[in-house]
Amino acid sequence: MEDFQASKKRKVGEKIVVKVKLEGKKKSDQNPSCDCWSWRKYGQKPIKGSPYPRGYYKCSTSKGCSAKKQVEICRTDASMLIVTYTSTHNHPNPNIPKQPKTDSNPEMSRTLDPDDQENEEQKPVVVTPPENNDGFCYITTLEDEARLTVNLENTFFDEEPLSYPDLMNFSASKTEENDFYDELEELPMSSSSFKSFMTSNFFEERVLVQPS
DNA sequence: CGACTTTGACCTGCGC
DNA sequence: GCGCAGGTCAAAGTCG
Repeated sequence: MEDFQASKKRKVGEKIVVKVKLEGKKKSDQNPSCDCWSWRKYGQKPIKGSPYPRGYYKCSTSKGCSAKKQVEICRTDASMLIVTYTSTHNHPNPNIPKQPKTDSNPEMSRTLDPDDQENEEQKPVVVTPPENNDGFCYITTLEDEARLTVNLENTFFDEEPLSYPDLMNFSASKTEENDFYDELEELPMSSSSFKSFMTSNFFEERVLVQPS
């Protein structure tokens, strides 16, 4: 298969793989940067075995933030984006506090500053059970997505990575055996489509990939 | 004018 | 050591 452990790929630290389902959007409207962080594209490369390129993004929310992500499209399902997060954010997520929640999810509306992260107990992630025919778990609301983003930031992007058993226990999805990297597709994106996509409905899931 | 995207060149890791 | 392929840099162009 072609995945992160594949031969010529550089070894990196912790990676979080996210599958984003795009609903009712044309491919030209797809945008990978729908995860509450602000990202700036710094490169794009064609990938061996895939007719389509992979985009490389850095976090532009805060200067000095080393968080990065790679974005590509699942070839088996053109409506699925595959987003791979690497490195860590060194600042709070600026968009989480903006979530217009009224109750029941206080952790969603809190400000996620580093001090809070240190004291914050890990919250369980609530996602839809794998009732889809592809066996993946899906997040069905932007609130869930944002919330899971916070949890992921707290959990995976901290200084000390969790052990893999811990990650498996925490993860919303335990279906990483589904090799979604065997089929990849093109990566259409634009700043204009980004804004429209930010307001659109989408499904998302996180799948952990074992660090190299 | 600042932020962002595009894109070719360059760098680096890994397998042979 | 060499070559391939992924990853990053940086200049130029675009957009709001």
